[in-house]
Amino acid sequence: MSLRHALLGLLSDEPASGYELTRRFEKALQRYAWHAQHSQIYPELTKMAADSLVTVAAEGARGRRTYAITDAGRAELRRWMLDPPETFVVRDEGTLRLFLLSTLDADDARTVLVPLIDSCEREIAALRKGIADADAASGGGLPFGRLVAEYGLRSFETLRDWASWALERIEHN
Amino acid sequence: MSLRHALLGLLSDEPASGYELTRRFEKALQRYAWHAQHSQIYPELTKMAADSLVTVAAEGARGRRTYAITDAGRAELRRWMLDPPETFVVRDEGTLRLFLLSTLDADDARTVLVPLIDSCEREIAALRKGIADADAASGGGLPFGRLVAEYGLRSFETLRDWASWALERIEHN
DNA sequence: TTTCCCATGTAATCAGTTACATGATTAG
DNA sequence: CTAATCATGTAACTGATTACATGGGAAA
Repeated sequence: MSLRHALLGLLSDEPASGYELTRRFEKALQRYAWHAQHSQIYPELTKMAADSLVTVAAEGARGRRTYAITDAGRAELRRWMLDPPETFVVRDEGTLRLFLLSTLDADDARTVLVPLIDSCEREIAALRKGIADADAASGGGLPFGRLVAEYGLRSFETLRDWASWALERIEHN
Repeated sequence: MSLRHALLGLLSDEPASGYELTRRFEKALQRYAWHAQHSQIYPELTKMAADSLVTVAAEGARGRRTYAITDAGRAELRRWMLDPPETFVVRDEGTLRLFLLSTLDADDARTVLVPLIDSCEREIAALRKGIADADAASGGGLPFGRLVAEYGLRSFETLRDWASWALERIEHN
């Protein structure tokens, strides 16, 4: 039930509506950590409110409901962070595709790897820029998202380097 | 429907029974790429046989059925590899937990990061050993699994380094 | 002879996706 | 006035988990 913990995590920063949480999912978690759509987020928030992990802090225009995390919600989030399940479930189509590279011949593998390296370069450039801007704005503090950006940057650099290495190994075989 | 492609990928190496595919999932894909259990694998193989992506190559003792990939199965796998969907779905509890580190205070973050760094070290050592053994056995060839092992090694090194960096940033804030 | 591993399956439930459905507000 | 975005939801379906269920073969 990680959707629940992802939502608690986002709400622990600040209260938000289902709509905002959907946006933040897209921006912050979707790419690396967890994927969810509004059609799953709205009902889950309702359930979490029933379980007293969140409360409706405000109701605004157009039926907008702002949810805030409760103490019980914070406790549950902390519990999950400190006492994690021993097996983490992973489902990652991109990584699966990399793992199945060995089913392709050299030509096809090149067709996969070359664009992959390019897209890594673009991601890396974008993340570097985002990090530089954030560091300048915060003056050396550690804002929410800085750890994540660094993780993304390093992961993409690693992926790019691995893909280059794999390309070379494949060419010379 | 990535389970299907994961199974095609494993079968493109060699024919296998549902039981063997379950083992191979655990060994090769579970940790990084895709998770599936026997209760999902068996019905999926039946469906794939109905769709002519695999065939029952042999029936053995205890109701054992060995599945082999068909030409249609290979074509479908290749199609998926070369023409991927533009958005890859990711669901990764471990990464989610890292992303939510910023919800913890410095003490709690340390409690998460220190064991994480340790477990990375253990993984790295095990992967290095596996790679060295495989390289010695294959004499410089590129056996199935070598790319994957390298990817795992580099990913864990990156995770370890990031976690160390994060620990330092957190301590000094 | 009993314990462990091999081997396959189904049923009930839960999680997640896709498609449908509605309507208010804001900016141009 | 009209297009884009804000904003929330439900229904039908598919994917995935958990628990149940069964039994053969091998080794100790």
